[in-house]
Order: sequence, then structure tokens, then C-alpha cells
Amino acid sequence: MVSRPRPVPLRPPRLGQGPSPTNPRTPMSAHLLEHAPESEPQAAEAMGPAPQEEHEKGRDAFESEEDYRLYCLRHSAAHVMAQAILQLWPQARLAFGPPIKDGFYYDIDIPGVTLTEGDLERIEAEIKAVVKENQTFEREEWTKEQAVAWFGARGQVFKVEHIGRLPVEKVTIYRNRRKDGGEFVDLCGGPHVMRTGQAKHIKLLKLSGAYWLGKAENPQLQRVYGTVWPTREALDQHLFRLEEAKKRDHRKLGTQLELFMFHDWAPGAAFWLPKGEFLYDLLGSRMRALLAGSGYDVVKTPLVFDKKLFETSGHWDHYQENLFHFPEGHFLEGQQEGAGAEGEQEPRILGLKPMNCPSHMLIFKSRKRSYRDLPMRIHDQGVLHRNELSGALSGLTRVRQFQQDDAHLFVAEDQIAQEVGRLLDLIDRVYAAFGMTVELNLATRPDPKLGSDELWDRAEEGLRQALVASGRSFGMHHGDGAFYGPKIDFDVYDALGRAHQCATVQLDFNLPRRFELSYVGADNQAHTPVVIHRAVFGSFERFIAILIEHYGGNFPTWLAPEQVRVMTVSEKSLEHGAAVTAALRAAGVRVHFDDGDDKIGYKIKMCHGMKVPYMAIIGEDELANGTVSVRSRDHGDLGSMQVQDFVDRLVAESVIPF
RNA sequence: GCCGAGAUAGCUCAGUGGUAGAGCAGCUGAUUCGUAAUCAGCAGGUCGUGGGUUCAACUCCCAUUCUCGGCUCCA
Repeated sequence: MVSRPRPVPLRPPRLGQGPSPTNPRTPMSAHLLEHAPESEPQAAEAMGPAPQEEHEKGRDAFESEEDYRLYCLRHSAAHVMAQAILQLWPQARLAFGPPIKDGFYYDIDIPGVTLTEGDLERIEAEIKAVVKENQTFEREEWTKEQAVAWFGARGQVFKVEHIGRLPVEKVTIYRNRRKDGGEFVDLCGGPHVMRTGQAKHIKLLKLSGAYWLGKAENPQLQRVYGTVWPTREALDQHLFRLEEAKKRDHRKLGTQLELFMFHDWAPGAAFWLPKGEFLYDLLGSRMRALLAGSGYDVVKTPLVFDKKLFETSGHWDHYQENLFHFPEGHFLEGQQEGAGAEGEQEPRILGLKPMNCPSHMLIFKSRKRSYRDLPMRIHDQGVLHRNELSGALSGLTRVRQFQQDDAHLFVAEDQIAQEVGRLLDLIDRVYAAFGMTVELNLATRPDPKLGSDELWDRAEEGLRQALVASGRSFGMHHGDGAFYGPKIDFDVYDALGRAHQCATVQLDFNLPRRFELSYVGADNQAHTPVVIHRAVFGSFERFIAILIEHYGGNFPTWLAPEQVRVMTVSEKSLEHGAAVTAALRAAGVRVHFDDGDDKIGYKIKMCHGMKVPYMAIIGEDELANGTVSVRSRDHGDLGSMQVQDFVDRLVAESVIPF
């Protein structure tokens, strides 16, 4: 029952992390300090004075001064935008407008108005006016009665509702006075920057829907996203970074590199084309081999189960909306009415498994287990289906059919620390191979939870010990564990500094109980094992999407579906080209021979488009000398070398580094 | 599922009620060429699907499917 790892929002890259070929980051702190560049007179004003101090969320809440100041700036930008929107649509009702990673948003309801992309420009123009006025953010404290009266009189129903929920005596409000005598007043805990002029480098990005308080039964609001930075340069860099990310979009590269496709008739399920299937298979088979050699039992389990399995696991009650299920038998159009007639037995209900864990419980339970069998590790790359909401599907990152490098470890309580230690090593080893860094956090007991405090104490302590023993630094996510057990959250950072959650290690006290698992201990008594859900890649689909974007499609030689393209200069060298191709192929190199009659420049251009790591150019010189002229995708013309040297080089670079 | 946007040739895209276009890719021919696009010709689309309005619909309206941006969900 491994929770599906989810992408997490962009985070800034950490120093010293993996390869950052296009690491666009500029040290922000420089801009945020007192002395701004001379060319940016506004910036001196913008970043000079520290943000206002008297507020609920203080400096201490942030990791760095830089984070703190950006938070204030972005929070303030949301106010500036809200003011602009109220100028354009006085009937607008404001909900929440928080700062977020790289920017801010504001949720707004404008009765009778649906914002369009074109409106963003209008709002931006109005924002410029507010920025230019350089209004002061004036902080005031009001009683709740005052605030309710003020916002109520102005139709700000969301603010009024929110005030009612605030567990405080007095609320803070921030006031901006306009030159035309008007003013913008917003309920807000702060903190803010001093003046609206500081939000000069701002850009609105997109529109979307969002529910009031995030609940689908509540009214839907319009959310306007924007980004704001201390300097023009930082804003431009951020916009450039967004463009870069767009170029690396796995959906675009997936088409361009012929890795996978989708079809309307199988929404949320990928077709893996030969080159994509190569990646999929390489990762899967390598992982299977790796695990089989380190004490795992590799299995394959059914896709379709009687609903009883899911009733036992609890999925039927708690996960049914994501479960594909159907009555056994044939679906005949027009015959549904007759079903369930008197005397007829209810058809058996079948479901497609959304997770592997229940099947693994059945395997454990299939015979009497001894403490000598533990830890028992079952690995399964079975096909899983989850009926995700149609609007949630997105490329390979959000699909309905996928596979995981999933395993369940059945352990005795006192084996938790050691097993988790092994997992940390494994996860490090794998992510290091891709040049990705991993950050760890221990997620502890939530409320409500299953199991006694003593059990949680021991389990959390086991995880903590494993983390400490590994020598890795880790943080705490208090209360973020699953209700059935604590877990370790892994944040994996890619080349663009974006964090993803792929790997997972979760303890589970629940499933062993539901399936009534037990093993015989050395004391000849029955004991309940603890289950550890664990995955390294998570879903192959999403991991491959991350890899595509991490490398920008430029896969290293060991991973590239096509490693070398041999290309002839003219038909005079066809024979030598074929011989070189054969030599590479005989050595196991993934090679394609371009023997067409196009010019060599054109062949190179096409080959670059497919991001093949090496080109072997074969002309009359190479024919005469028995050599190849090698061009690298990443380093250009490497000159000529002996065929065997080239083959050796490719073979050496083909070693899978994990 | 909800809000918004979109769907035109294999790909990227133009086309605001009057007979569907471009570039690349493809095919055929010519060309045999040395490190990021050789030339010419040909072929290719029921404009996502189904209804409707209209003399006339890629274009306007309705429904629907899928995709995208978010929300939501992921015990």
C-alpha cells in the first residue's frame, strides 16, 4: 500500500548538488542585501529596509534571510495584484493570496466575470500603476468586530468568513493608500515589504480554478498566478528557467525522440515505443537483477482480483473511487436490466489491483512462516491501475496504468533499523548513478493513527536509528506519516533543481493485522511481522519522465536507446560503414546505420535532433585507414580513431552505473 | 469530477461564414557530397467526434471525447 509518490513543487537547487548544465540560479542574496547594483536604483529602495518586523510570521520561521525577504516580497506582490484587480473590477471578492515557491497567487471571485489571458495584461498594466505610486504598507490591528464590519460592508464575504475562524483577539490588516484618495485594505498576517514599489519586477503567469478552502463542495474561485523578484535580472532568469523547463518537457521530448505515445482510446495509459520501451526495460531488468542478488524474491502477481481481496486490505472502503472494478462476465449492451433477476446469484465483482501489497500479503500467508524466514523481501514490477480523475491525467507523470519497482519487506520489529539502513544505501547508490541528490525527512505519527504509542515509539526510533547510523543528515516531517506507520520521505533533486518524490520507505502496522499475518518466533510463539513498503524509482512511468527532463533528452551513453549512428559521406564508403556497424553491433552497442544519400551535414543535423550520443562518420579517408571519424553529441568533432578503440570506448561507456 | 483554455497533414503551426494552407517529415527522381538542412516533383486532412443554425460552417451554437493549466484526490 505504498502511497503514490507525487511531484512536489519546484524548490531552489542546493549547492553542490548533481549536474546542473543549465543551472540558472543567480545568488539571490546579493540582490537582497542592502547594496543593490547601481544600475538598479529601484532595487536599493526595494531591498534596503528590512521587511516590517511586527507580524505573526517572523524571521525565525525561515531558513535564511533571503527566503524571508522573498516571502515578504511575494506576499506583498499578491496585495498589489489584488489592489489592481479591485481597481478593474470593484465587485471582486478576495479569498486567499499567499506567497508560494517562486511567486504568489490570489484566489478571487468576480461575480459575472471570467478572467481570460488577455485580462492578465490589463491587470499587469494596473499593477504597474500601483507599483509606481510606491504606496506604503501600513500595518494596523483591529478587533475582529471592526474587521467583520469593515469587510462585511464591502461584500468581502470570504474575508469575513475567515475572520470568524481566526483564533485571535485582534486581527492585523495592511493598508495601502492611493494617490487618488482611495485605499486598499486587506486582512493579512503579514509580513510585508515597506512599499509597493518593491514589487516592480513582477509578471503574471497563468489563470486557473481553485476551490474556496480547497474543498470541491465550496464555490470555485479564479486563481491568478504571478511571479515577482527583487531585480529585473532575477525575473528574467526565472522566466528563462520556465522556458528551459518547457523545452525539456517530457511530453514534447517523448514525441520528438519517439519514446512513447498516447491515444484517445486509452486515456492515462502510455504506449511505449521501441526506444522508450528500451529505457523502461533497462531500468526494470537492472533493478530486478540488483534486488535478486541482494536477498529479494522476485515475483509476478495477478492483475485482476476478487473484490474480497480489497475488502480485506481496506482498499474497497477507503480507495474505491480510484479502483477499476466490474462484474465478472460479459457486458452485453441492453441486457443490464435483466441482471440480478430472482434466484440469480449476484455476479462476482472483480477489480484491477491498484497496488501490489495485498497480493504480497497472500504470498506471505500461503504457508507457515518462521522467524528464520525474516526478513522476507518480495519484489514485484506488476502492472497497476488507478482510476485517476480525468482532469488529473498529465503525460507520464499522472497516469492510470503504471508499474513500480515495488517491494514489501516482512520483518521482525527489531530488524527495522537494519533493513532501512540497507534501503538507504540502495537508494543512494541508484540516485548517484543519475547524478541526482536526495534529501531525507522522517515523517512521524499523524493524528489519528493506528496502533499504540509504544509501537510508534519503537518504529519511529527504528527509522531514526537507521538514519543516524547511515551518517546522512535528515529533517523531520512531524505528523506527516501515514496513519498506518511512519515513513521516510525522499526528495530527489533533478538538474533543474526541482524536487520530486520517487523513492519511498513506509512502515505498515495495518496490513499485517488485516491479513492476520504471523510467523513463529524463536520462542515458539506467533508474532505479527511489520511490513515495509519500499520503492526506489517509484513508478517507472514517472521516473522516466523525470529522467527525460533531468537530462533534457540527452541520455548518457549507458542509457541512450540509440548509442551510435554510423553515417556515410558518400556511397563509396558504404561497405566500410556496414563493417563498422557490424563491429559495434557484435560488441552489443546499440547502433543504427544511416546509409542514405543525404549530405553528411544533413545526417548530422538529423542525428542531433534524436540526441544520439555518438556519430561515426565514414568517408573515403576512414575507408582507406580502417578508422572512424567520431563526433560526440556533447563535445563535437573528436577526430578519427581506430574502429576497435571506438568499440572499446562504447563498451566501456555502456556499463550501467548502479 | 470542477473551473478555464485548446484540438486543422506524421510533427510544428497559419487560416473570423463563401471550394483547406506552409515548413519539416514521407514517397519518386536527380545528386555521391567531409562535420548542424542539396535540388525538383509527387502525395498527404470528413479541420477530434456527434448534433444544430445557415443558401453556405474549420469558422457560430449545443453535446461529447481527449489534451493542457490549475483545483481536488492519492486510506
